[in-house]
Amino acid sequence: MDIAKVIVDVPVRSTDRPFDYSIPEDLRVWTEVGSRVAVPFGHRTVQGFVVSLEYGDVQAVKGIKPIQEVLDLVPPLSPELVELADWMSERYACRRISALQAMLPTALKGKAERLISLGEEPDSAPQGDTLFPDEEFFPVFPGMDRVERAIIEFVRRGGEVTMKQLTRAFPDEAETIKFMLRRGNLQEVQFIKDKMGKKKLKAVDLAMEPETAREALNSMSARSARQKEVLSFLIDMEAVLPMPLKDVLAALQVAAGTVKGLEDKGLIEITEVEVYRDPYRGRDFKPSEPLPLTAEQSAVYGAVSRAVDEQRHEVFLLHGVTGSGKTEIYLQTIRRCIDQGRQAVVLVPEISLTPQMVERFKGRFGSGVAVMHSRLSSGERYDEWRKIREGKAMVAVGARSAIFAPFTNLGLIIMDEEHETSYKQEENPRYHARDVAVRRASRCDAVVILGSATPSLESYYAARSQSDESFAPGLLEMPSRALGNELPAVEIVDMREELKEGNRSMFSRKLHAALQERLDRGEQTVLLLNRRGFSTFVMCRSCGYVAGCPECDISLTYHARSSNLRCHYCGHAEPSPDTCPECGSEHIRFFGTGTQRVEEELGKLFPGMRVIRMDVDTTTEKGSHEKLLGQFRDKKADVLLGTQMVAKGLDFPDVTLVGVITADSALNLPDFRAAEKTFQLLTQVAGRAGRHTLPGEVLIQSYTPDHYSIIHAGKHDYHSFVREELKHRKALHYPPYCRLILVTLSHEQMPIALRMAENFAKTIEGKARQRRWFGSMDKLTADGLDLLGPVASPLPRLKGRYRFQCMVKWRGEIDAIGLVREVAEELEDSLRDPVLQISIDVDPQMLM
DNA sequence: AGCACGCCGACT
DNA sequence: GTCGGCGTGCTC
Repeated sequence: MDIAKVIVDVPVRSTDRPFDYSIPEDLRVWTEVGSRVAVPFGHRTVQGFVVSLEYGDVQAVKGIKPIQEVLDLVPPLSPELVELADWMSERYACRRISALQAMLPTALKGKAERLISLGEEPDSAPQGDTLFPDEEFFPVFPGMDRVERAIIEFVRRGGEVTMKQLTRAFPDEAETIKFMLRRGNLQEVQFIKDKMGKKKLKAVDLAMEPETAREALNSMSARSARQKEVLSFLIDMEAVLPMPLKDVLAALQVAAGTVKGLEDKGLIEITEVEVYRDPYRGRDFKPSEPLPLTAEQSAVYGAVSRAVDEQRHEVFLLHGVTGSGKTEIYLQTIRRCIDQGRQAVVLVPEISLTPQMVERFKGRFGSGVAVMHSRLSSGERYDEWRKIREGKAMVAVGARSAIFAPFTNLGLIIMDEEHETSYKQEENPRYHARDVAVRRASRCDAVVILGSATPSLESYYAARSQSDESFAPGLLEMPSRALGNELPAVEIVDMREELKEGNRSMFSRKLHAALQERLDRGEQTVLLLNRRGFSTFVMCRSCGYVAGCPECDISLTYHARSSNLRCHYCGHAEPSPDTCPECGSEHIRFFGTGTQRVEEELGKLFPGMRVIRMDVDTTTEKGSHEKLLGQFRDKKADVLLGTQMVAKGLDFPDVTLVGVITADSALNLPDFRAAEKTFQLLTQVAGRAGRHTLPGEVLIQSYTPDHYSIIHAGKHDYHSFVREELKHRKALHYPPYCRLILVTLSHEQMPIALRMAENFAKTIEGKARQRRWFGSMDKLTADGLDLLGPVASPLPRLKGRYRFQCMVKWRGEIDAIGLVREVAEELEDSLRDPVLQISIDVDPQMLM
């Protein structure tokens, strides 16, 4: 192993390949595949990752340089993760370094630090300069002027200083500094500095065997009585050494100097040990025992645990209604997995990573659980991550990025709420944790469980058809609740009728009455305002008509400036109507209500009602989400009003009414998944009511009460919804019947952005035709590729850049991702304008 | 990303 | 005739 191949931290295409480095003798044992290293690159030092080690002739590589430093004692990545990063860079068309960095906590994203220090060796001074050995200190040469001496003194005082500090102290002496650097009086040192240090703690340990220490104790003079006390205490506590210094001081009420005295005598050792900042330290977790399983649960558990026992890669899609007891199955399967010495990753959506959730896992598995939480400080997150890397945790619970938990013997990956969009990263690398999970598990012979009450159509379709090229999960169904109680009754309120009867308020009479009733009975209500995104659509309040695209079957977006309606997929545009084309009513206008307005309205209609509003405005502060929910739990409010965040994973015993103010808003987003999103949200929120002894009631207000997503959600009927939704997807060639790649091109200058987008589209089409891929989407069995756009992005101008997008639809065995990548790179090369940015989103979730 | 190498305007 | 503008090309 003479050559290390290193991916360097320079995220541009021309450096997106391994560079060769020689390995100095003393670094050889530390250099492994997955090591993070500092390497000289060009004229500076950068961070990099060793991706392979090879035997080879070092001399043969021209200009080869040695690795400068290995940055961690334990490599932060395993060969398995390095290989996974490679796969990610192809699959998501991202730089290899971006994929590698995505796997690490931010604390390890080191950046080069450059410092000026004194020249090291006297003999590094140029020949001819005579050095007086009795000079006060090196490197002052005879003949140095006052300024040079002052600079030397300045650097010597500081030990190491930044160039900035130096030039600020000597603003007019840049020339002198440059000269001194050249002559070797000063030198530049470059190294990689981590963003976060490790927390150190002073700990006390015996420097010898306890028996020897006891002898030493007996021979100590009575004058050092306090020291003897300390030593005897340490001998007694031998079993728990090393022990934190501050604990010793506190237990014996001695001064630090006393303990230090023992160290000076060589009887004890004071060492710095790294400590883990356990964010849940000091909290007691009630140990929990496995619960007996219902017949349904047992059947599911049997299937998954068999695969776990056989250490065979398999993917399961666990479709279980809200309250069917999926978590208990997760817990028992994890137990099975760690009993075999293999580790488990549990992925949950960020929003449901609440203290209660963590408690369940900590209660069952104790300190062997590492929690990766976005609200942890970067230091805390780093500590949790190290617990995994160093084998001190067997279970990792966390959001999306926990899929990269650095376990070495992974046996099980669980993804709860599998349908959640938060599993897709919206920045580079735009990976989907589900796909990464499946890929990682297949390499580790690990089991994957995807759990949801409302599985995504992609997963469900893959499970049903058993033919998807990427994965084909086994389908496991749990149609009943574990405690045997019924799902709550759902009533759909037709808001068109309300308008017809003269009620122009946002609350139907039914919801109004129901709210009043809860208020009188002292029960609680959750109100969901289903508003997402910024898009405005045009809807008729009389008949529920929504302006949609004739080609794409998605809502048209209202553009105030031009007062027309546009489709974000294909670019279709038409003037905004003044009267409803269906019924002629004038009650047609763009739509969207904010939580604030609902809150005001509630205040007017129900004076004295206590409302907690939860939306992006009130939950930006750290911990505010938990705080608001805590207040609601403590019954400090009658109504919890919010956007989707109130729908997920909440469990309040006194909530007996759930009201959805406008079921339609998500339905009319310009997104082909709008119906799916609406169904999922309504099903989730309906599951919030009546989870305990009090029966629940759900009221859904809608202007389109006949829409299949609303009807089926009202009946808790997932299968009927899917059947209908799949028909639509098939007819219009949307996923899961094809896959998408969203390409966004942006430039400061509008004409260039547009021209490049057109150029891109034309080139893709040309190449696809050459390869006989183009335009065969209609034949469902065939491979094919189709291209939509370019059109202006939903955010047509962002950060001073004009944005246009193209949508590639494709199916089958063709390498569409490779093609898109190829064309994007060609375009970047031909224009050679760094101001042109091309972003590639494979399997996009957010189409707005 | 940085940073040096290299070919054309405003200064001593 | 020189200092310096930032175009372009490379980094093991």
